[in-house]
Amino acid sequence: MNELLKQNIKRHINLSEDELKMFNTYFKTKVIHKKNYLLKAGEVCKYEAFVIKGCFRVFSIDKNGNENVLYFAISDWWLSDIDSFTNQIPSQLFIQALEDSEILLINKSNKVKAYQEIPKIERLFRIMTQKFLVSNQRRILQNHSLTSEERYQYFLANYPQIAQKITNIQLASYLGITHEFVSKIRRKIAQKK
Amino acid sequence: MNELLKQNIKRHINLSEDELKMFNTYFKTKVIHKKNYLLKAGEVCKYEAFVIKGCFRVFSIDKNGNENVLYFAISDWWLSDIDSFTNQIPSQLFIQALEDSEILLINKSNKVKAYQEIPKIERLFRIMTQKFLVSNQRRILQNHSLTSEERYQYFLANYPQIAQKITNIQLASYLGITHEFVSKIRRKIAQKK
DNA sequence: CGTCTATTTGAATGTACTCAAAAGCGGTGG
DNA sequence: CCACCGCTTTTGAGTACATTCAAATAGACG
Repeated sequence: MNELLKQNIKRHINLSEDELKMFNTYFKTKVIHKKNYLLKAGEVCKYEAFVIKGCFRVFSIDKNGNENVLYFAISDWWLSDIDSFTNQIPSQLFIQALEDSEILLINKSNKVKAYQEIPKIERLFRIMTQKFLVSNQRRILQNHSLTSEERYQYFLANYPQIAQKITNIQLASYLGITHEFVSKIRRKIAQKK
Repeated sequence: MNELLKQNIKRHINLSEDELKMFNTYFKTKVIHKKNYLLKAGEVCKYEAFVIKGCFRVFSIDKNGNENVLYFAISDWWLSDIDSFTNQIPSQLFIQALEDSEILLINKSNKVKAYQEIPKIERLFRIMTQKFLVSNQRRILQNHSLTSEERYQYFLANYPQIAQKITNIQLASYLGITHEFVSKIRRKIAQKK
C-alpha cells in the first residue's frame, strides 16, 4: 500500500496489515496534468481522491462568472465533492490540477464495499469529515471576524506549502477578495517591515 | 424513544426497535431557559444535544468583543462543539438558548458506547456530519459570491422557522454584517415592493 | 524572442461600517 | 392599568475598506 496513504490513515484509526492491503485494492492511481480537471460542474463526482503529489483547487463559478475557491489540496490531502459523490448527483464544483499531479482514486461502489468489509473505514471517514467540518467552521468565523489582511496572513502562516504553489489570483479567490487587493495588502505588509 | 429523535434518525439509517430503544437509554432530557448557556467558551463540551423544542445560537466572541454566530438550532437539529466534544478540549464557542428550550443530551462515554454497541450509529453520525459539512461549504461559497442582501434573502427563504425566532441583531451576526445594515437592507427590500 | 499570464499601481466608485440619536416594542412592577 | 425600563430597530451623516476599470510592468513558457 502507498506509504503516504497508510500514514494518513494511521493518524486516525488502527488497521491491520491485512486490512490496509485490502483497502488498498480499492484504489487506482492516476496522473493528472496541469490545468486538467478531475471534475467539472454538471458531472457526477465519480471518485474520491487522495493526493500523492501535486496541487489542486476546488472551486465553483457563480452567476457573475467569478471563480470562488472552496479549498486547495496538496500531497496528503483528500479531495472530492462530497455531496455529488455520496448522493451521485451533478456537481456544482470544478476540481482542477494546478500542476502535474498524482492521485489515488476510489469509486463509490468500492467505498461502500470498504464500509461493509472494514467497519473501521466508516470510522475513518467519520473522523476525517469531522475534522474537515471543524476547519470549515473556523473559516466561516474567521471570514466574519478577521480583516482581509489578517486572513491573508493566517493563510500564509498556516498553509505555507500551499501558498508557495498558487498565484495571488487563486489565493484571492480563496480569501474572497480581488487579486488587485491582495497585491495592495502585500505592498502594505512590505512597507511595514 | 422520543418520536422526533426517532424520525430524525430514520431519515439517515434504519435501526430496529431494539436498537432505537437501546440508543435512547444513552440520552437524558434537559430544560434550558431563555438566555441560559449549554456551553461557554473555555469549558469542555460535555454533551451533544438534540433539540426537541426552543431555539439556540452557537457563537464565538472575537478579539474585538464582537459576537459571530456560527449557526442556529431549532427543533429537530443537533447541537454541539464537535471539536471540543470529540477531543475533550476547551471550547471557543458559546451555546445559548434564545427561548425556553428542551433538549436531549448524550455524553462522550455514552456516545463511544453507542458506536461500539450499535455500529450503525457510527454511520449515522458520519452521514450527518457530511451533510453539515456540505451546508458549511455552501455557506463559505455564498459568503463570497452573494451580496449581503442576497444572503439575507437566502436565509429568509431557506430558514423561515428560524428567522421568525431571532432578532435582526442575531441574524446580522450570522450573516457577517452589522444590524444597522440589516435594517437598511430591509428598508430597501420594502421599498421595492 | 514573442506571447500569455500574473502582478502592480492609481483613480474613481461603491458597499458596508461607525457613531449617535430617535423611535418602537415588550415585559414588569407599582 | 399604565408608566417605566431595557432592548431592538430605524435613520442619517461621515468614513473606511474593498472593488472596478484601465494601464503599465514583470515573469514564465514554448
